[in-house]
Amino acid sequence: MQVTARSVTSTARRAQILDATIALVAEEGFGKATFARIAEKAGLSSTRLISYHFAGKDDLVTALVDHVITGIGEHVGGRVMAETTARGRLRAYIEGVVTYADAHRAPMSALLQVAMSATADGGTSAPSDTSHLERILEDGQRQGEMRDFDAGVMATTVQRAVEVVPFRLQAEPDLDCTAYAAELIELFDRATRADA
Amino acid sequence: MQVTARSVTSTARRAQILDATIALVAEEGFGKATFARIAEKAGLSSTRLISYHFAGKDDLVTALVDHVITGIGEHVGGRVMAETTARGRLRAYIEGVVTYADAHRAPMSALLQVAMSATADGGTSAPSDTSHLERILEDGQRQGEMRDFDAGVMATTVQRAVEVVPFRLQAEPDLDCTAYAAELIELFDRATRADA
Amino acid sequence: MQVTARSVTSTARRAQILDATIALVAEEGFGKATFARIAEKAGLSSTRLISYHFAGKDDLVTALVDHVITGIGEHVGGRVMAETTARGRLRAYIEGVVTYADAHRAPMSALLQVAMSATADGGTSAPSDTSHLERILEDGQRQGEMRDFDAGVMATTVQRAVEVVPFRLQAEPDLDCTAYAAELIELFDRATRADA
Amino acid sequence: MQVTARSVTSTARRAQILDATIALVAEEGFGKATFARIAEKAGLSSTRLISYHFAGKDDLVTALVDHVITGIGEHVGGRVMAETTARGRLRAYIEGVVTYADAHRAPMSALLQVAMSATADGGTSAPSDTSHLERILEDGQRQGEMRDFDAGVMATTVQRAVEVVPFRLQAEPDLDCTAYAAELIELFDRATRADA
DNA sequence: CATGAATGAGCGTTCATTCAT
DNA sequence: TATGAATGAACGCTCATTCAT
Repeated sequence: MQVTARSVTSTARRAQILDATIALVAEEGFGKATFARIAEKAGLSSTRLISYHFAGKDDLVTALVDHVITGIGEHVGGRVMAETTARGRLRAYIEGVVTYADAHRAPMSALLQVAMSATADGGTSAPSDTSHLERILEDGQRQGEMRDFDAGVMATTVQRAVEVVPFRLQAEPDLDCTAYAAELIELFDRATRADA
Repeated sequence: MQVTARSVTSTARRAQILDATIALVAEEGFGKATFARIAEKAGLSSTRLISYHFAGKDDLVTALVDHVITGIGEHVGGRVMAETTARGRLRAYIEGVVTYADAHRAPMSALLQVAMSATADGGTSAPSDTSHLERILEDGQRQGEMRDFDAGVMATTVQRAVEVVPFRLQAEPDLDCTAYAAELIELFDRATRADA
Repeated sequence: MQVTARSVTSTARRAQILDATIALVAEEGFGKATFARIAEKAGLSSTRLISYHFAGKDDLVTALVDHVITGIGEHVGGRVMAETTARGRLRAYIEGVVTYADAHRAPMSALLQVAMSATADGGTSAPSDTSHLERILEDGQRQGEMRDFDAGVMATTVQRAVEVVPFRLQAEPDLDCTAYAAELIELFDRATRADA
Repeated sequence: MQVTARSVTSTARRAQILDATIALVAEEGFGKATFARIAEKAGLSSTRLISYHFAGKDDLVTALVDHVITGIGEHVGGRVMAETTARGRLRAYIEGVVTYADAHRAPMSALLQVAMSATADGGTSAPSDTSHLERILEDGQRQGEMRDFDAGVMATTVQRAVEVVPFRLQAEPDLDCTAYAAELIELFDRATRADA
């Protein structure tokens, strides 16, 4: 069992700062997420409070990413594992990520903007981890449910397809995500399933 | 018809600055593309020359985007129009963009990094224009070559699928783009074609 | 007579903080000796404990200086007083300080770095107290053991000569301090003694 | 022949900034020599001008050290070389440095404060270069003018003796440097000369 | 006696841009 | 057409210190 080394107050302050950062990044982009603006958004007296609770900007960003990814994992992981077939798992993954993006717009948007900015700054492309998706697809191929394709290419394409949803939601807040997910599910089912 | 008032010297200088910017963004990311670094890369004595030839950073970025998109359009447009069927045009589009990304890595990488940074800074998502793809897909549906799907979702998914190639090339410079294109072509042909 | 109101626990804590500060200054310089680093070195949970036991940074530094100077005084004072001639006392002083610097490297180094930083920050030169040395030299002149020279200049020069040892020890940890002291003793004996 | 790569204006501005820095360090210590204060002292509109003309604080400090050391070298070097004996050269060196410290108080004081602060910050002792002094002393020993002593110890002691003058001048602006130099000359002549 | 939390001022540095030739 | 010089705002971060418990 894990024992938290952080006090209650500290945890609350960190959450407050994290929430403000997520909201800010989602609304105005990562480029505008300076300590000054975060402090303002969170209602802090000075930026010093951020430096106090996080080792630096990198630490804050890392915490943000961890926080959001944990949330997604909890939402999507269960749904995927509840399925017994590879085609079912792929369907559950797509539906899970899209509905999460719909229900938690700010965190999802923030996560992707942070990932993009990391790519832009360092020059090193930091694409999303697709190993879990590849495993599902390779399982499907082994079980004969899915045809023979390059699992890496397919996984990347699926991931890119679901990751675009937050950006479309920003432009079209009333986007029907249920329908969007259904379209993607049909698309990738046809693209992956074994010939009859 | 509009005649540009730009002299030969000016045009050459603009091209020199643009090329340096493209190379810099492709190599080190948009975040590192400051006027100082661009001037250094282009061998200019001071950043003043950039401000002189471009109205500002926005203007420089806009010029970069226009320049690269024009190049892509020339490469891809012809190939697409040479095809007579919608399925053929979709295939030509995918193959065209992927081979362009392979043959012109720096401009393509720069373009996408700029697009990403614009999204990150302004908060306004600026997704790629997919209207041309949508038109191809809707044609295919009208002609009965393609099944009934949401053309917007499909177009976005195709576009996202091809746009990832520059990032994968950065991580894997020896990536087999011909095979990658073939995988995507098969993927989206299955996803879009009408049932037999 | 003044009785200190400090408890045993408080005294121990002060010593712990002082020792950590001395070690830190000796190893990394006064500039790196921030409250945060001292707390880390001493194994304290927060910097608050330092502020609690010392009125402020000035007080901490003053305590450090007093502590080290007392130690030197105990080491050197006895040796000097054991001598009966001025020449003997000068010899004992030089040997005492140099051997102390050799045996107690951290405190001696810390003391001098603190003195230097005080000079650098305030602009007020705070040279070491040389009145004890001057008294020895003037005694020697009165007794005819030493020639006629400016006792202030000579005292300052002796003091500067012995104070450099900690810095040379930092660069050359294997420096032969016994030989170094012998060289200085011969040097200043020749410089001060009365002509035969 | 050396061609200066710096423009007249730039050289003048650098000198202006350097002079202000020297004065500031001499008067208030290196710790107070922030960009803000230097800009104020030099009458600059913003600290940005300092960053513009110097690559950073390190560069500014390096330029200061080079500038002052060059000045000392010009003053002392000629006097030393004009002497033909080792004893004469040692005398000229001591007299040269002390009179320079008297005539150019601010630069000399600034130089030493900078050296001290470098020691304090990095923990690495950066003692003055004494190789030139050692060479004079070893020459004297070879020629039989000087007795057998450790040239390194003697050189360090001489250097420390002359370097203290700026600090004493700060406490005692009316100090008689001519007399001070004469005392040191007699002191080190006795300490070094061969027995009759 | 001890401590986590909070604070505002200040640091060097970077930025795109404008001024004056 | 070109250029060196200059600019002020903003950046993340560190500092010794104080508050409340």
